Order: sequence, then structure tokens, then C-alpha cells
Amino acid sequence: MKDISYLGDLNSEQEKAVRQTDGPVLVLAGAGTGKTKALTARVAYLIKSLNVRSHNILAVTFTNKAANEMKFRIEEHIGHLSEGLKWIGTFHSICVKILRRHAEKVNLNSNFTIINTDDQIRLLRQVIKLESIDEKKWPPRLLAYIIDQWKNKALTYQNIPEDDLQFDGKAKKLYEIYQSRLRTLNAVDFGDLILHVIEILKTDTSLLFNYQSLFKYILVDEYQDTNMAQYLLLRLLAQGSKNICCVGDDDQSIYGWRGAEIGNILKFEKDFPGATVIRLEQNYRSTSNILGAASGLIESNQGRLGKTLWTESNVGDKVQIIKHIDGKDEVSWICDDIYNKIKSEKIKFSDIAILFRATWQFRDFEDLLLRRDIPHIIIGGTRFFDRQEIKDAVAYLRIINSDADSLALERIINVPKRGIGEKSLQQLHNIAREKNFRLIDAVRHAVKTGLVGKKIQENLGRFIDMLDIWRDVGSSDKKNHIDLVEQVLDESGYTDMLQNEQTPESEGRLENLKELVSSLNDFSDLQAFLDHVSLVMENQVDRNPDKVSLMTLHASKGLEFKQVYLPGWEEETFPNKKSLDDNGQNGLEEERRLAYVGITRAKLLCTISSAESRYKFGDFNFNLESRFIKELPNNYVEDLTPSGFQSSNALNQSNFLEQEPSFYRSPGWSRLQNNMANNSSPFFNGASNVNKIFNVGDRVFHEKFGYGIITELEADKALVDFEKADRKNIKTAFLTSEKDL
DNA sequence: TCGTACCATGTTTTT
DNA sequence: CATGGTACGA
Repeated sequence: MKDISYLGDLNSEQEKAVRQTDGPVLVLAGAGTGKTKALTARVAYLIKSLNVRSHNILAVTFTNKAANEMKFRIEEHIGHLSEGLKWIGTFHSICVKILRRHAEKVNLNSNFTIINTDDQIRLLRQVIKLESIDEKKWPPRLLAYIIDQWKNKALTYQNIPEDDLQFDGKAKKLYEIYQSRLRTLNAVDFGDLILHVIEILKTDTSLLFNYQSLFKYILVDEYQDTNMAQYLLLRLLAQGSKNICCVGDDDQSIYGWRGAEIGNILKFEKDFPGATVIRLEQNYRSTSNILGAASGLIESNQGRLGKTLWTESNVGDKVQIIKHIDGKDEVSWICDDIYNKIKSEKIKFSDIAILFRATWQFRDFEDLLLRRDIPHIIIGGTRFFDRQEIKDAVAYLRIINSDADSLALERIINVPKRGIGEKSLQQLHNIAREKNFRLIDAVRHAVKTGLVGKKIQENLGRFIDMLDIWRDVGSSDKKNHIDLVEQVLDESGYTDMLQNEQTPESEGRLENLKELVSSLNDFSDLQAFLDHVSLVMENQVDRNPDKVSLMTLHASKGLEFKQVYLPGWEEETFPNKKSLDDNGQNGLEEERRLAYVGITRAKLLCTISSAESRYKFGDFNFNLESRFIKELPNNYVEDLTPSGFQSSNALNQSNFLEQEPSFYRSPGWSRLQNNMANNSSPFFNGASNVNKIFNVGDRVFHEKFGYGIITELEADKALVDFEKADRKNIKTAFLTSEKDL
């Protein structure tokens, strides 16, 4: 008798989604209806009960986090049997795997570089300049966006109509040049990963056949987020076995800006005839109050497939709404609340999440959480691999890994300083263009022939020699990549550069580089590491740390927490102004789906807050509370806003507040150290020109001294009487130091 | 010609 | 507030 324990606690619809293995299946799964559970059970069932070989299963997810989660949960079911599951991952990571094997079919070398948005824009800027187009009028960012959108729709430059008007009608040509530049750089962008694979499979039918028979069972998570190119790829692959199972929820489609086509999920039955459609509508996650609030909100959207989620769980607490005076007040209220909950209730830090619309909102929270020694983890945000020193180090590795990677070379040719300024670089570019060289060959040429100044020639010569040595080390022993990185950082003078800098940041940078080196342990060779860097936004984190999670709403999809805080629900921030400006009604509906995703992350309690004023991008902003708050149905909601905006005061817990955070080494931590050293508040330390913002007589709030009234005012200094103000009608918080008293 | 200090300018979400 | 571009001094 087979062990089918993993089927044990599935409901009948979920079980159907597991057992219906043949032919196309669409699972419409609302939030919290056990979608991942069904998916993972399905994989377990395939392997354990139907004896499908694990490498014959292709499981595509949308984010790396989802992929890891799925792997982890499958492993829980079937243990070591899951080891052969090589084909679980994002579209992009799976395509990298395929493309590395067949790179030559699209004129690439198999060690091609995957470029990120930064490189993409830098490259496009070069192209635009070369075509003598006014960069101011037609910014590279815009072109990058246009090209991305085309690639999302699986349009190659040959398919763009001649009369396309974007970029003065030059967008098509620029796209073409960009692609040829990529080819000479032996590089691909994110969109290319999918498109190249499609092209390979389309042109080589025997290869297509191979992959069709390799992937006997295909599973796709978050199907509502697939774009046209991804859809085409799936269709190619699924044509063979027809065993494709797609899971999705149109109400959780939040990647429209990445080209996601809700249409894909709406027309599934047409695309895959004979499809079985299964609906999962029983929610196991949230209380009925939370579910009611979320469902009421999403009903404001038009054009949904529509479904009715229901739950057998308790009514629970109502969704909490609270309005704060300012951003600072919001932060400290939430921190207080977390603290009190941890103390008095059976809740752990890891049961709590704070979810944001945008990453800049992390900052104030990170600061106060650190101050109060509340353990927390930031997921996403300023990404590890986006930090300057990491990008530099990676650029060194890239040019070592691939000669043709001129973008990487350009990045580090003068880091640390080798006296190669703009002019010298320009010269090198000229040589490269004239002789049809790659940049590195131009450098070699210049060194040999002395086309550049003596000093520069010497420096470059040494640089090239080092590169050659490193490349030998790298290729002689692929397992040696950790030593290689250390060698590179040392010999290039990068470490010395940072050590000599002696700025507050340089210490943190060295720390980060150490972290980079140790993270290399997780990879079998340099290539694997570089792929990870390009495709994964965050570094790996421990699985069950008891920490409060901070992340964007986007990153939170698929996760759940007992208590969820949703701060910053103000017009312009959420719904995001730019989203509304650019995409009108569609943008608004996507924002609303995002709000829906946020609320439905909560199992027991959801707390939504807004702040009347907020220090944002160096200015004070006053915003109305989000329209989404008003759209929440009244009977599921409780308003906690105290009358007269009497705010909670950070000083109430001052003994708790003063604890010295001890074990963090994050960017926020170093920032805090700085701020404390400067005796300035982490919240408002940018506030020069204070008299632009304040008037004499304004009531203000200070980190240490509490509430007060401004008595005198200069450009960057204010005199404040801290006893006089009561705590009502505080206009805004504000920094001052002791000497101003 | 390079390096630096200062100015201005845009800031969503992720692979 | 962080990055990129410009103006100027070495």
C-alpha cells in the first residue's frame, strides 16, 4: 500500500487538483485556500504514487521565494525523493539552465552574462548617444521600459511595425542595435532569457521534442502573473504531454507592470481544450472578519472572474484602522503594539509582518526596531547585490568569467583609481570601435602600442596582467572560486582602498564583502554564483528565525502571518500615484488587488494605518487617507484612532527604548550608529532650512525631549520650549539637538 | 586630464 | 536621500 498521508487533510476540491494529473488543469485558488498545499501534494503524489521520475516534473513559480517554499514543502512530504527535482524555479532561472546548454544556437557563448536593469540602462544610454538622440528628451529609462514591454509580448525587433512612433520613430532601430550590442557583449537581459529559449525551441524541432518529453508534468504557480512570452513558452513545452496544471487567482494579479496578462488565466480553457477547471474557495487562513474586509474591498474592482471565498473559522477580531499624526507616530505606535503583544500574548516575533507598498517606507521602521532591539528581518528592500561594493566585486568576477563583458570591465577599470578618467575610457572605446575590438582587447592594444599616456599605460598593463592571472586561477580549478574572490579583492587593491577610506561606511562595506565571500560557499562554481546574483534579489536567510518580517506587499504574496501591519495607507503612496498616473483605472485596480493581497496575508489580526503628515523625499507631505480604507466594509472594521489625535509617545517605554542594539550589522544598523554619533534623530536628520517648514509657535515633537513649541527660528536651527506644548494638534515631528535649548 | 565638491534631479513593485 | 552630471581646482 502506498503511503498517501500527504493527501490526508485535503478537502475534496484540493484532492481533485492533486489526483487529476492527466491533461490540462486550471486551479482557480483564492487567497488562503491551500493552493500551495495542493500543488506540493500534487508533486508528492506524482512522484510517490505514480512513480514519476522527479526530473520529469517542471514546476514554475514567479519568485525565488515561492520556488524555495515549494521545494521545502515538497521535501517535507517526500524527503529524499525530492532530490531529483531539478526543474523547480522561476521562469528565468529555468530558462538560464536551458539556455546555457544551447547558447550557441542563438549565437551566444555558454558563459553569457545576465545583465540587470542598471547595465541595461547604461548600455541603452550608449546606444542613444551613438545615434545622436537627445538623451534629455528620450531618456534611456523610457527606452528600457519600451523594449521590456515588447519582450514581455514576445516581440523581437523584426516584429515591431515600421511605423512605430515611440522615440521619434527610432525605437525599433534602437532595439535592433541594442540586441546586436548584447550579442557582442555575450550578454542577455531578463526578457531575452525567455525569448531566446522560445526561439531555440521553435527553430530546432528535435530539441523541442526532447524537452517536451523531458517535462512530462508541468506545474505553474501564480498563472495570473505570466506574460505573453512566458505563456508562449509554456504552450510550446506543454504541447507534448498536455499535462499542464496552472494555479492562479485573478484577484492577486499584481505584476501588470511586468507585462502580466490576466487574459492568460481568463482564456485558459480556450488555449488548452478539454481543461479541467477546479475552484478552491474555502479559506483556511483568516478569520471571517479579515476575509470579509478583504472581499468587500476587492468587490470595487470590475472585470473579475468572481468567486466567493468562505471560511469556517472564528469571527475573530475586526480589522483595525488607525490614523496617526505623522509617520513617526505611526512607527512608534506599531513598535509599541508589537512590544505589548509579545509581552502579553502567545505570539512570536516571527508571527508578525509589516508590509509596505514601497521600499523607502522600510527605513523609519528599521531605525526604530533597531533602537528598541526588536528582532526583525528585511526581505527585499535595498538589495544586498545592489550595494556598490558588491556590484564592484561582482563586476571583477564577471570580467574574469567572460572576456566579452565590457560593461563589467567599464565598471571597475578605474576602481580603485587607476587614473583612467572619462577621456581615457573614451579613447579606449574609440579604439574598440575602429578595430572592431572588444573593450578588453582595446585595452590590451593600448598597452602594447602605447596609444595612451605612460602612466596610464603602466597602470593598465598591471591591471591586465592581474586579470590574466585571475582568469587562469579561475579556470584551472573551478572549485577554487572562494579563494579567487579573496585574491581578486586583495590584489586589485579594492580592500586597501576601503581600508584607507576610513569613512563610517567603509567598515560596513568591508563587512559586506566578507559576507559576499562567505556566501560563495553555497555555490559550486563561479558561474552558478553569478547566475544567482543576477536572478535572485536577496541572499538566503535562515528558515525559521524568530523575527518580525518587513517586506513589500509584492514580496508578501504567498505568505501568511498571524498579525499583519499595513502602514502608509495614504493617497499617493497607496494607491501609488505613479501607478494611477500611468495606468489609470487599470492601475487603480491593480493597487486594489495589492491591498487585497496585503489584508489576506493575515490569519488573526490585521492593522491598517495612515499618517496625516509624513517626511518623505526630504519634504513634509500631507496626505489624505487612502480611498481603500473607506472602501472597507464597516461591519468588519474597527477604528482605533483616538479622539483628538492623541498619539502614543515613544518616551513611555524609554527604558526599553534606550537598550543598545547589539547583534545587527545591517545598513540600517550603521546608519543608526551614525545618527547617534551625530546626535541627530534618525527620522529627520535631513532637515536643514527648518524655517521653510516651521513657523514660530508650531508645536513639535523631539525624540528625546518630547513635545514643545518653537520660540525662535533660524535657517537650520530652532529654539524650542519643551514644556509648553500639550500633546494635541502636534503639526509635525522635528529634530533639534540639546544645544538649541 | 583627473578627482572632487557641489548641484539637480528623480524616486513602485521584481526577474 | 541617492545617484548622476557639471564646474572647477590640482
